[in-house]
Amino acid sequence: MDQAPHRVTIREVAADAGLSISTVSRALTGSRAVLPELVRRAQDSASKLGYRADTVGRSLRTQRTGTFGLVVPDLTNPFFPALVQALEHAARSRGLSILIADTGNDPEAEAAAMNTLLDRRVDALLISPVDLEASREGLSSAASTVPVLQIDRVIDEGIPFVRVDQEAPVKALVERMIAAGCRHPAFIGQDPRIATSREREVAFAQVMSERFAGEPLRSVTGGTSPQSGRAAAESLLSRWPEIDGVVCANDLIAVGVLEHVRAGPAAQRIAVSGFDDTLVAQVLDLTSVRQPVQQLADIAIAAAADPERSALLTTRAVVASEVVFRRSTD
Amino acid sequence: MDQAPHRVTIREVAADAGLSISTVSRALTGSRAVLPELVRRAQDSASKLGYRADTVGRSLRTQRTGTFGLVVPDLTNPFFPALVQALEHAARSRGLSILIADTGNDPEAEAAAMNTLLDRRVDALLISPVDLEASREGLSSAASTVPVLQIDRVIDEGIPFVRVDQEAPVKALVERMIAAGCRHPAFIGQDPRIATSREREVAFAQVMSERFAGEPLRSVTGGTSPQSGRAAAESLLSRWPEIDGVVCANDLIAVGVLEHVRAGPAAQRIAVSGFDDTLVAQVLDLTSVRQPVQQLADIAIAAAADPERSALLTTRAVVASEVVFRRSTD
DNA sequence: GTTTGCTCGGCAAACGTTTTCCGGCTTCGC
DNA sequence: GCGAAGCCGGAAAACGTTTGCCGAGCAAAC
Repeated sequence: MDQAPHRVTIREVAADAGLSISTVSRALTGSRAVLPELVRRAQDSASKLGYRADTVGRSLRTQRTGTFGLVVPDLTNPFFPALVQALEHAARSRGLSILIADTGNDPEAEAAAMNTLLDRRVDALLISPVDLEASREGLSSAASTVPVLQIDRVIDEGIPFVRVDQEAPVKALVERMIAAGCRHPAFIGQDPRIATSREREVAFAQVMSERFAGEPLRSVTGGTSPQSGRAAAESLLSRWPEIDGVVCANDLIAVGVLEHVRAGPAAQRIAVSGFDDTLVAQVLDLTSVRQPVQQLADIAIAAAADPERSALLTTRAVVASEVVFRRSTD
Repeated sequence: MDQAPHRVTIREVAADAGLSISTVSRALTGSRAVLPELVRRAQDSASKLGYRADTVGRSLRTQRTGTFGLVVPDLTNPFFPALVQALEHAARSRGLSILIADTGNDPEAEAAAMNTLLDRRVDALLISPVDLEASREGLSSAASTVPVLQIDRVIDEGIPFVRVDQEAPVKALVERMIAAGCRHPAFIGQDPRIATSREREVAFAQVMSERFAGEPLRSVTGGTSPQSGRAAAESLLSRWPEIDGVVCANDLIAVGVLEHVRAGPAAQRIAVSGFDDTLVAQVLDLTSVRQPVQQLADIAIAAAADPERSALLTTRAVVASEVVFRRSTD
């Protein structure tokens, strides 16, 4: 109906209140002292006319947009929606907004998305980089323009980050499997160019060399899906039939492994664990590692919201995760 | 390292190219003819200096931000990440960006989020409203300020929308259950204030009255989670033990129902179906309705991206979904 | 009583871009 | 050969806000 609703500007508020634009601005933002009486008049006029400051005009002047760019590799992976949700809530509670980009695991799309976000003059860039190698260049070039914070996946130690410790949970998982009788644990990772998966893989190798020195390292990597998990399980088991435990870098992979295992001979008992503690893990009684998403988000937004950029430029946080033991590792 | 990298402005490009600002602007955007030679000079200088037009300045002048606000009720529900992903890709392929807000199913948070987005001067607002009643006012007030498009959930027929037909799939599900021998189908909905769930509920009642006239209508509503699905199944079955089929408004609910059913006596065969065809549905062999997320997104973005606002202001699209039959309804 | 200093309102500049308007030049038709 | 009509470059205004600066008023200090 209303073709041109016409947003009311600060100019009209000033006119209505009989004040100058500057006084209205100061009265409403509180950026400088204004006589209480005038503040009241400004506020009255503002609410009477339904004035809401235009962020575009403000941004142009202040050179801050109150907006963060958030770049995630794949919303299809349930870990990321949880992260996005936590970040968005934390941001909105401070009046900040989030521009989202899903790169579909493609480094080129990632680079393009970062540029788009930079053009939009985001105050900071929060990113879970796609690829340990291919994302590096784009990341550091962005970092020279705007504060950048790596979330969860860190590929460049020189750039601020908030990450999750991967070593402790992997170790706890292996120990648990050993306690349950496993003697030949194996590992199935995602693409090794994914930072977190690579760290889990390395942690596994580390634990294995401590607890099973001399044993072969039974470890493969593949895609991030039940299908590839299933395929990996098959090839792993045909190569090393003695395997009696599988640590998976991801719940989705673990689902595929479980399918394969539960379809096999009932006598064959193989422990399985995943990562991220997603819905399927709960449904399938799968032991998994719960990521401290809320903590990641709180730290990230607290850093990114810092008016001085100092917090953002120095953040190097590592938070702990928690293993949720279930029937799949009994 | 670089404390103040200093973004290069069009002014500097103009100086470098020995042209006026206006000419550079026109050369780079192509908004008016410029001599080829000068275009080249402008482009050379621009890329030499690494110039990228500042969207904030541009937005202030053009009154368009190239940004959409996207308001979703809950990213924890796997349907929405899929939708967000599809929307974001469609948007980015046209150089447009998305400001996201997750309202956590709270109408007040929703209203607040909409205001924040309006202040950011989004070109359009894409929203899946939380509540059939409580969201109405905020929605129509927003609609008087900016083009609004309801996605998936529609609560106000007077405002443009892109929705999915709910009647056909519900009907197909019931028919399938009947064909499999069911004589007493029941329905479990989400909160009835959720538009889509309500439509599914109504469609179910409709089909039942056609196929089982005189029979009692076995239908309850509850939360959106396996837990509440399980609880609903229990109360439903204790009240009507004859129930032999359950249409659920959502995969999460269906998961709870399945748990309850599969834990019961093996002889008791109860067909179960869900909605959204999420990962768990595939894993648990659950019949489900696959939502045409891609289509929703394409239509929505095509409408929202229309430079004239006409498309956006008239869109009333209904797309069809597809039932994926699996073991749970055999 | 004069000076100093503080408080606070208003003018105007600035943020980076697009676009209207002006005017000089060229081209074309008659 | 002259007028009309394009083409296209540049100056300047405009988008909506914040903020540096000025100066008026007033209190305090000496």
